[in-house]
Amino acid sequence: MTPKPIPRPTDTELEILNVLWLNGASTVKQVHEALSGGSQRGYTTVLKLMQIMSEKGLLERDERTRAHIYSAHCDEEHTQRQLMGDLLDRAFSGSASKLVMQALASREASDEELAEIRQLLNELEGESQ
Amino acid sequence: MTPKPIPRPTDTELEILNVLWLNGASTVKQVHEALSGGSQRGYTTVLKLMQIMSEKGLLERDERTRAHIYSAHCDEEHTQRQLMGDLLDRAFSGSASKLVMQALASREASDEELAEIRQLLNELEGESQ
DNA sequence: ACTTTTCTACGAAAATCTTCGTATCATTAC
DNA sequence: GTAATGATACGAAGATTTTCGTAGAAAAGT
Repeated sequence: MTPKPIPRPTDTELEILNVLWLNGASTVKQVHEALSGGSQRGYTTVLKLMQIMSEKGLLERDERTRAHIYSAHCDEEHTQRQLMGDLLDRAFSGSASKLVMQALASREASDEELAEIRQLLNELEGESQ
Repeated sequence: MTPKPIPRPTDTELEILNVLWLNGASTVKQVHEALSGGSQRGYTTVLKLMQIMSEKGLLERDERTRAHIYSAHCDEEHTQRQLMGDLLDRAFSGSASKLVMQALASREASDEELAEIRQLLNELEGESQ
């Protein structure tokens, strides 16, 4: 009855998802080439990873063409929220503010970014009533 | 020559670290009991995990007593920053603001938390000059 | 047609993580 | 001193992730 709980992607899987989010639906070959900066995984390694990711529900596969075309099943923001929420629970006891503190402390955000965040805070505070 | 790069803790290892941060230095027995809410791992499983974590440099071990006493090698905030930075790079292309957005969007922060974050923003903006 | 190229499928090995049973050693209780 | 208890050490199995070699099917080139 449970349809399928899509698992949290592993580090390697996330690399592949990043390519697909950036470049859109792609063949294994395209992903392998896009990845080839540094990673240096064999072609069939990437193929196998993407096949398994399909089985897990992380990717979707269009088999109508000879070179199958893969795309991410979840969009980037959804996955970001999933990973965030996970980390939040596992390492921050669910406290978003602690997490935000560490994020801002560990990386110097640009003034632009700070302004963006401030903007978001205003919106949130507005609607919290 | 490279002394030892402490690896990112796995999910299970993080559970153990959380206990040690919360309760302070502890024996395996204490950790096992603290964990026993729900996790239901055998005693020797926890023992083995903690032994391996020591080898990895995640824990420190005081063997002077019969029941060895373990403590986290890194403090909680350091580890939080490590995990944050990692996620930032792997899933957010290093953009702290995007991450903060998702954090605030995916969990409703209380007004108190929002105020805390606003406070931090003010401090950061002040010192950025 | 047939040879070469370009794919997928499959299986299996290596690496890591998680689990636990058994052995063993030290301490305490009798 | 011997037995019972409480701890660590060790080894090994299971699960998952990552890797890739080989085989075979489909397409393209000649």
